[in-house]
Amino acid sequence: MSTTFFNPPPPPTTVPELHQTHAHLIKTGLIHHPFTAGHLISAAVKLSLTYPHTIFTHLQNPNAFSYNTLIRGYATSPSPMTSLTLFKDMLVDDNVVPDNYTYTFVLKACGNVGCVGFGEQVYGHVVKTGLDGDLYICNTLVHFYAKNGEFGIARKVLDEMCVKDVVSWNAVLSVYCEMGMMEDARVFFGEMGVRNVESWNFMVSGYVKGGRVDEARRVFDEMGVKDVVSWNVMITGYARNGEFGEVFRLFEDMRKDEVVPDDYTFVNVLSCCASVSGLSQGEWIHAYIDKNGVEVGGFLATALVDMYSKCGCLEKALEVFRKTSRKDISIWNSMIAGLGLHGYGKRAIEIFYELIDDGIKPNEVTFVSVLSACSRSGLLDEGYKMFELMVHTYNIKPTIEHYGCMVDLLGRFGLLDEAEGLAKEVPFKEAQVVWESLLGACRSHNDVEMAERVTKKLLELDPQDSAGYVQLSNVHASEGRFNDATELRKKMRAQGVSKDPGCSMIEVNGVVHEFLAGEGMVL
DNA sequence: TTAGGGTTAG
Repeated sequence: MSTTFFNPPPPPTTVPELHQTHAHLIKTGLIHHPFTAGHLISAAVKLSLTYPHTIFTHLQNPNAFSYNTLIRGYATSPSPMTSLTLFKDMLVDDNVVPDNYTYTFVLKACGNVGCVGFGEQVYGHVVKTGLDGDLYICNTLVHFYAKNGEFGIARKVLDEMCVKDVVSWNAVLSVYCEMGMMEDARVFFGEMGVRNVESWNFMVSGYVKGGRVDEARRVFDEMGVKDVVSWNVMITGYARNGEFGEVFRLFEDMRKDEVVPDDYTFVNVLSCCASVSGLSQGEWIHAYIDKNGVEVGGFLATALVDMYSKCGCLEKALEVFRKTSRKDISIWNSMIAGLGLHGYGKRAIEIFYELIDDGIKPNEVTFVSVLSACSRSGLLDEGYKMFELMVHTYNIKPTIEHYGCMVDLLGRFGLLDEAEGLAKEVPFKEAQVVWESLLGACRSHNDVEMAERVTKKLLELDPQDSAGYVQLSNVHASEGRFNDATELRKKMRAQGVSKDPGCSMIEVNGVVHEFLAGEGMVL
């Protein structure tokens, strides 16, 4: 005897699939079935919020599940207030009654709205409904108070809970760590009744966020069980700190520990390879990814393109770029930047137009990459055109980086007056880089008068700025005014201004060595 | 269902 089961179709996971399913449900009238509609909304919130909200508003009798799903969706969105509006609608809707799920999601929304009063009102309803003993609701309430800085109340609620689990404790710990309150976190961590790997991860992550890598490492080393996130957090800490050797060592240890690296791990380590020109490490990771059938897309594809570009393998970068089917804006930006970096300005511009043809909207970073490509390749007209396009077609307000590229480009062509005009437009106090770039151009074109003017401007912006002194003394030196140059260097020393040493890195037999100007091998 | 940590492009 055989039994036939009805297998419902898998839920839509892409927008076109969603539209198709929606259309099908309208055609068959199933959309009026609250259960079916609820599941459609549930699938839709994973893709967008406006679309399921529209479906919801057209429902004649939305059930609690549909309300809950939408409330949950908005709770963690940029507009958590909408969750509260939906909750109010739910209260006046005679056909539904808020349940334990509803309160969990609404309280979560309250935590994100940032108004303690709302949460307290909602909790009033919880008490009236008799749901105040629900573990999930209480856990969310604890998190709600902590998130709003009410640690005392959070702790009181926590202590008074008859039944609590590790989530209850983590609800407070996670906030201490997130907010960088590591002393409180440490004390609380010691008092915790139960801990799990996440508790430890919160601690490590809190220290990493505060730049306290050594303390993070101490906690990390004390951990009994480490998961992939533990390793990733620690790796991120070292990467942010520029301790790339430690990143590679940890990556190695992680594999010895038989923890399977994921996309986050690869992206982090690849990004370090890019920083230190560690091509062989990068290639090894790429091979590992291929061998293990890891899907290359999103951040990972971008990281690969970036690594190959920065290690000088443009062909490989292009290969990864071309092979990536769904390209987001980052991978385009990375490719454009890579081509620009190696002086292929024209190719960078071609890729830029390809991006436009693909219907993708360039962003701020795209224009930094493309303008920098123009600047490096000396493409003056194209640079002007791109700047115009950015401001007038794409309505992107130029940032300091965009101005920097333009001033650099104009400076290369000796169009110093135009460059100075643009530098003056820079509305930021951080305009320093732009003036530094202009000063470099003054030096190349031996415009002493402007160099002096620009130096003055630079020193107004930052009296400790070394670039101004160095460049001006170089201008004096190139003009043969060695006495002026020496005087300036003396003045610089007297004021305690130091010049960062030049630095370069090279990979030899898979080991990266770093050199500082005027010194021996460091790493 | 609740806490949920970790990533790219300039």
